[in-house]
Amino acid sequence: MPRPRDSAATRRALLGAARELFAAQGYERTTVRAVAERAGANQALLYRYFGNKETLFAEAVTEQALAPLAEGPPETLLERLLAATLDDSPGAAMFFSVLRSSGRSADAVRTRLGTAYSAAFAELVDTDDTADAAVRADLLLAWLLGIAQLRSVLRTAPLLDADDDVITAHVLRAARTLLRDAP
Amino acid sequence: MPRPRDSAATRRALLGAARELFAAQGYERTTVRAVAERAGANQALLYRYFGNKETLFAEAVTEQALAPLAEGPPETLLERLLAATLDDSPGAAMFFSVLRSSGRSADAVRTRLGTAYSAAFAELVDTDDTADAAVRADLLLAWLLGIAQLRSVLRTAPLLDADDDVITAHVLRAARTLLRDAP
DNA sequence: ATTATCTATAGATCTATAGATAATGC
DNA sequence: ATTATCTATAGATCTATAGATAATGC
Repeated sequence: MPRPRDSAATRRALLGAARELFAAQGYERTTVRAVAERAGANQALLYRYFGNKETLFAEAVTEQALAPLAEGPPETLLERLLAATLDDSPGAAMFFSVLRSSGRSADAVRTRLGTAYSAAFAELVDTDDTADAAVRADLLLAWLLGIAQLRSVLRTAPLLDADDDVITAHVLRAARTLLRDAP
Repeated sequence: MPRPRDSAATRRALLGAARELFAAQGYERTTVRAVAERAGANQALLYRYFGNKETLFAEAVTEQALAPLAEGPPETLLERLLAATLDDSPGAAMFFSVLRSSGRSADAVRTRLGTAYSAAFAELVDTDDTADAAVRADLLLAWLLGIAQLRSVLRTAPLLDADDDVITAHVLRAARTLLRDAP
């Protein structure tokens, strides 16, 4: 039995399925076939609506990956992003998926996201040296990326079993040292 | 003109080529075809000597990825691993490649490496609570992983342009806070 | 008539194997 | 005779496209 004729709904379904799979597996391990199947749509429709896999990736991912930035003031960005990382919420998963993924079109998305998050973290650094602030901001970003990745990859790690509050407390404590100007 | 008949040399060449490619690209993006080509060996020989891609991965990677652990006392492990990460030396690249890679056989290698490094870092933590020490050790590991990955992926990032000493100083300062028992 | 959906398949990979060829060692 | 190397290809993907089918809207 064919899918009901509703191009908008089909498009949304494809984007939704793409988001789930790209977030969970990254760009390369996700196949267009799997996306279409998960969306309950024909594979050819994916190409009709998005042209190719990279465009689908960019459209599916960009908005949601930028969401954590807009959901609160920069001062709480670290806490929010850490919390999102620890409970595997879509925004954070999306964001780290982009950072992990490769490919020409993913590059554009990645650069855009990296720049936006770097700039937001750089505001939190307690220094007048903007180059140094950028370094520390990226170190913080790297930490969150590493935490997300280690959790998703080393399934039996302490990072998965530990209480989120414990992890959060440790990271925030060390992050304060990183952001605060050296004595 | 055929390759000289030297099975030991061919095996070594395949392992060497595999190390370079797995370190640079990870497990999945590295093809056996590319490994054989880089080694100047016939693709079929790779299967004769290693049976399959996953076994090649395990043999190529394990020893070198464990090397940084044995090259000095635990107290200097962080400095050494960080230095190796920043100058893209093979040991560190190997190690992070394993952490990124997936696949059934990579799992075994990954678990082994993760356990070994976690344990080494846990010794550095200033606490009697072993579960908490494990969490902090893994947070440190995650940080190094994130730094390595962000550098390899966000090509224009401050993390690449910055002076290694600056990065090292920031990380060590924050890491001391992480390892030291909370006040 | 337009357009959403579907069938079928091209063409380019990738891992892996069967079996031929040719160099070495007894 | 053994064994290292090579040729050739099977079989399973994957992305992407051409063009048929069928439902909607005028």
